[in-house]
Amino acid sequence: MPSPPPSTAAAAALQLEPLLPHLSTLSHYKQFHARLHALGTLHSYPSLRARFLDRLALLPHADALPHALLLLRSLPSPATNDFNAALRGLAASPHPARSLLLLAGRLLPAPAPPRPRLDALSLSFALKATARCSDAFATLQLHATLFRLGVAADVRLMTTLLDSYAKCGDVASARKVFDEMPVRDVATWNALLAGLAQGTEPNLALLLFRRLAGSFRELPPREEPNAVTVVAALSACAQLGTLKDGLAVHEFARTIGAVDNVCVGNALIDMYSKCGSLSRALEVFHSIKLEDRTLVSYNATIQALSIHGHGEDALKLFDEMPARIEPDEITYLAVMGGCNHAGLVDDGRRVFDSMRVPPNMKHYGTIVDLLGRAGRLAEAYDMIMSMPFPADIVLWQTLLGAAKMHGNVDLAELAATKLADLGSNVDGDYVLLSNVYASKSRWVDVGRVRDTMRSNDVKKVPGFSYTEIDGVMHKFINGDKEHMRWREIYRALDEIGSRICALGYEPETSNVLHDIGEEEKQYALSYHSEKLAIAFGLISTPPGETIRVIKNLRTCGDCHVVAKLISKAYNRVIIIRDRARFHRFEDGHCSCRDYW
DNA sequence: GTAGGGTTAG
Repeated sequence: MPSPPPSTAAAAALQLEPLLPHLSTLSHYKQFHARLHALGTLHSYPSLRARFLDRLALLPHADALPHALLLLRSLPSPATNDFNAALRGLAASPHPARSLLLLAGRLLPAPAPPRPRLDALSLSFALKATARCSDAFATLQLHATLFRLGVAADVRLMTTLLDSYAKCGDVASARKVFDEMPVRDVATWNALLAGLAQGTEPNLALLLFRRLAGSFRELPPREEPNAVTVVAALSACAQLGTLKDGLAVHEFARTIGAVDNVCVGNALIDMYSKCGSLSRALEVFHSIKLEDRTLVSYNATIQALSIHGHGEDALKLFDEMPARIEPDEITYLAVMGGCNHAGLVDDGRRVFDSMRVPPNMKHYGTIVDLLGRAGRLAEAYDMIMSMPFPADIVLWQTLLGAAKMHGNVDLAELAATKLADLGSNVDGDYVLLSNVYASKSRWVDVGRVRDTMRSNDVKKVPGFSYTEIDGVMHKFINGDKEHMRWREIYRALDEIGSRICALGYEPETSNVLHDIGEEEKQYALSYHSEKLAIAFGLISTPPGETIRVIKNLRTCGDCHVVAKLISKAYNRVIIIRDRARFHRFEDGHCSCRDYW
């Protein structure tokens, strides 16, 4: 098609440019594209074209990105900016790895047009993609590319690189990039802090935060901690469950005036909830102005109510969500989890049936648990069968747990078979199956399970608990004698045993594999990590003080009974945060009402 | 003009 003379094209570009920020629907974009094309501006005004392409590629519509790619492919010689627009769109799409294909020239038509020169932006977008797909090797390759092309390694690009390494789980490389950077700013610090906090190093993250917060007045302005720093630090506190640290970070947030930031508010809700203070979490939620609350504010608060056993309140808050905020998959998971922990079976089922987003594996997991615990095993099984995708290991473990709870041998065997098919080989599965047989006195089958365990080299998931005394974390593993004061702790457990026996305690040994004698079973139970932690708390804190314990797995039935009795016999409030929720023991009762 | 760091999940 012949292009209009340049003067006309320039006039057209001038006329089109102001429209660009107002395009909203895909149809607008298509019309704009047609006019760019008809007026000859597509080729004579590459900057307008690139800005158009950039916006189109990021438009949240399933056909927008393909259309942008089509346009890119139609260009005889795309410019760096055109290329970057597509890279950015692909990196932010549900298939970020495709931006790496484009980078390699694989998405361009054959014979490929000359690929434009790459710049810092190209690499920045590609690094975003490798971070999103956790591809550590691709990150490393881009790092090499960056040197090979001699792209200026400025603070922004290097921060992106650092962040990408951290998000791919390669914290060592992230630190190395950090150490070698000649100039850093607050985003650099934050990327490292968040990398440590979200990886497996929340303790290191807190150390780093304390260093930053302790010296923040001496830092150059561009390195001063800000709201993002606070959010990352709060996430470390939430993981660790250390209320003391969380309170200190909150105080720091006030110092730097970051508390009005809604993300800080949301992170505070989560931190307080996971550190055991539901009241403080709710206080923060209510302090956020109604119009400032986001979906995350509601999700975090509903989740807080759920893990503290307040299912009714979680449902109420869910119903009260303002119309401007659409619940997402996390909202549904949180509110159904709340129903599950509070035994609100019909409410949970109703929420599930009313979901306005497609349920994922976790939603099915929660609803199967909910139905299974309530003894509605057929319904739970039908739920699994009705799923549009195959059930995973956790889901079959959930069903197995329910089958054990209600003594259903057939369902337990079925779940165990599925688990074996899926390659699960953890001790808990076998213990549950064996206990179903034991509950029906099927000792031959019990023996068979034990033999399978021996021949399969079963993995034991180690249970551990920790408790904080005077600012120091003490960690306990089942039956361990590593602690400096282990003799005192074991002596205390003996004393606890006799005091709670007087209150009618009988060891609940059905949670132990039936391949050992009754006495050994009791022994295996009495030194569960949470019991060691509680005993240590009892002997190292003054009478009446609350004992707080965090456990990596779910609390076992026997420990639950024991914690209730200790709370009565010693007049102590005991709070255990397990994998799924909080248990608050007081005067012989638990906040979960024995349903969890 | 175009880039970096953040909170919710069985």
